Amino acid sequence: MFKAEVFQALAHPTRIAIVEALRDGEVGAGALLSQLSVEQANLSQHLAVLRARQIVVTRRAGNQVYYTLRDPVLTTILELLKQFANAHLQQTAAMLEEMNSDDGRSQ
Amino acid sequence: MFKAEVFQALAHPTRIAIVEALRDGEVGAGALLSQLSVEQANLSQHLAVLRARQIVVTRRAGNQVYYTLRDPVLTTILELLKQFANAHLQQTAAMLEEMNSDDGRSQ
DNA sequence: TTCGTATATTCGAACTATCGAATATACTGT
DNA sequence: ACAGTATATTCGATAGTTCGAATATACGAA
Repeated sequence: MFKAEVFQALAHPTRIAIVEALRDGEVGAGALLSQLSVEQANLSQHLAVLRARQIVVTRRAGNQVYYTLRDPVLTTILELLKQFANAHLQQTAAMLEEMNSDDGRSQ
Repeated sequence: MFKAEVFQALAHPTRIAIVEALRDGEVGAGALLSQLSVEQANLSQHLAVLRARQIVVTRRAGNQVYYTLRDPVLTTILELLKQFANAHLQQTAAMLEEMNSDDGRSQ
């Protein structure tokens, strides 16, 4: 299924970091390499996954390769996910607080 | 990383189908079982993944268990993904057309 | 308590993903 | 053509996912 493949493509911290790095436009592979502490080969493998699923698009300029998000909706999706994450954290925090509070003692 | 875990949780056709089935509210496990052609054990395993990542929440009523999406933002995410999928299909169609057209012949 | 139905868990086999090391390819400058 | 830099691919080991079969647990009714 197509949707599952997109999620699959995004289901790795390094690949999410790549997509987030591309939020404001084109970034070169070298620049990605210096900001994401992973091996060069490994970064290239993750980029290959994103290319295969057509999440990103490349442009070669001489020696270098520049990456761009193919569709800005992906940035929106990550934004929403951030919202979800925040809601999740708040809820977890509330739960912990309840567990420690007096109210939680006899329930 | 948290976001990667959420994507991971959604990175399977059956689990996407589950989330889509929950779009309009609570659905029982049995109802899910009858609309998604998978084995009972397998459905239960996928539900366990969604529970572990807190994508869904359960309510037991007697013999049965009802599932709900924990956050409606997930529905929005799937909507956006549908948009992305459509864009993708259109683009692929356009590409194929170009390949077959006269314009594509000498480039 | 025992039976029946609904759901969850455990097990093991097959498959898929991830990593670093080594190597390959693409391009530029000399 | 050769050397150098940038990026991609291949390989093999390890780890994680997915499935169906079997089994376990939870609950209601008798």
